Amino acid sequence: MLTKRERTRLSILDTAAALASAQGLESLSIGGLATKTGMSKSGLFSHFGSREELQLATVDHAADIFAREVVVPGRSAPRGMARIWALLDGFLDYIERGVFAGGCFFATTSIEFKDRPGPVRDRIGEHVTQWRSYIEHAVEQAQELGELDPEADPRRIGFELNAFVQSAKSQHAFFGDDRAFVDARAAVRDRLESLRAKERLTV
Amino acid sequence: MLTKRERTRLSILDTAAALASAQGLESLSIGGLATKTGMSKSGLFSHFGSREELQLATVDHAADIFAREVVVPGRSAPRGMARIWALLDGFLDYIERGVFAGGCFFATTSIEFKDRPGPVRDRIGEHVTQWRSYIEHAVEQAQELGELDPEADPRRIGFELNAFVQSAKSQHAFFGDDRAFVDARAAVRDRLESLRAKERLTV
DNA sequence: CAAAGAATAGAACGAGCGTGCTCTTTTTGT
DNA sequence: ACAAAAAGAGCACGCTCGTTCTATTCTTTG
Repeated sequence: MLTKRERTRLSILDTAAALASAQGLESLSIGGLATKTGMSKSGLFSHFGSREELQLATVDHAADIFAREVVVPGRSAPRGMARIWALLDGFLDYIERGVFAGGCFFATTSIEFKDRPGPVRDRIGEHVTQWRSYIEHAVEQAQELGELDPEADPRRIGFELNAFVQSAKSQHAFFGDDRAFVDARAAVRDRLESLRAKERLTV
Repeated sequence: MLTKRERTRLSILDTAAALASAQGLESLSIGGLATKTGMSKSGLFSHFGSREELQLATVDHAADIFAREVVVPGRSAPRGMARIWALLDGFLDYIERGVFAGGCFFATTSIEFKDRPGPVRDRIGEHVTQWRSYIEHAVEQAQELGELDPEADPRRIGFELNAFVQSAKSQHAFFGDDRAFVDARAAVRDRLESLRAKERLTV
């Protein structure tokens, strides 16, 4: 069983991640978070020791949630086309389910910290890079299995597919527009089909 | 000729837009902006009357710059495929040229204000919507001219094309990765080609 | 060139921020 | 059940923020 400290800490981080996904990590004030969780400023503060440590812990906590909600389910799908689709569809699903109050934690924070050098920025970058590499790797596997055009550049395919889902996320976050999900799924499906068809012709 | 007030105001807004494109509109502090422009807090403040007015003026000023740098040149290209390309290529060009210090003003601020209701959010939304509608309209014109598959949904094509350039911008902003521009231009060109070819087959 | 008016500086305010400190309450191990 | 230890509350600090007020310095115009 977790100690009280750990339980409290996790509950704080849940609130922090939800709040930061909406308003950004810089808007995370110790006082505001304390009010939201029903604690005193100093009581909450003692869990982290500094504001920056709180931000880092929040980033890592959000990454855990993202892994649990998107990456793990996606990777349990069979290799190849199925897994590519599972990752991207799973991503859109996680946005639609509203796992984070403000849409996508890493969308908000990666833009927020793009020009703020430091450990927080670095940590965010690691997680974003990892996501991109998951997609790229899934594309490579599909090529190895002969399901996807071997001539295609995995990085570029990854770029395009990720662009669709990220763009849907942005559009939904700002305008609340659900058609973005329809557009994104259709765009991903069409793009994958075009890459599969090409291979069939050459076989 | 412009009055001194207007000249000073414009110079402040240039600095403000550059700063906000990097750090966001909420990080625009009166004091910081005063230091950056070599003015006193109160002297600068008197140009706007409130922080929110400063933010609104900054948004509009950034929109003026965007129009001058991207929209006007793009619209001067001949209708049809050429104009679609001019708009998207011009957008990428404007990011590459570093017109705004922090990449793209509206990318930063639209995410920042997605969950902050109020006049600033509304103003940002207007400009973003306008950009999307320019692209969509250019696609429709290409269809009318018979250059682009009339079966295609202009909104979805607009979504896809915009997704490519926006994604390149994000990737460049955070990672400084110039390959994103290569990927994005290739993705846009391929997508436009695929829509042109389809039409040729049916003619 | 002087008077009128616009533009800016300087100081001060109340509020909220991150962060230490000390004291009290709650949890834990025996 | 009780002592030891952990967790949290309450308060105070120096700082920066947006904003206001008053005084001073520039521009413009007759």
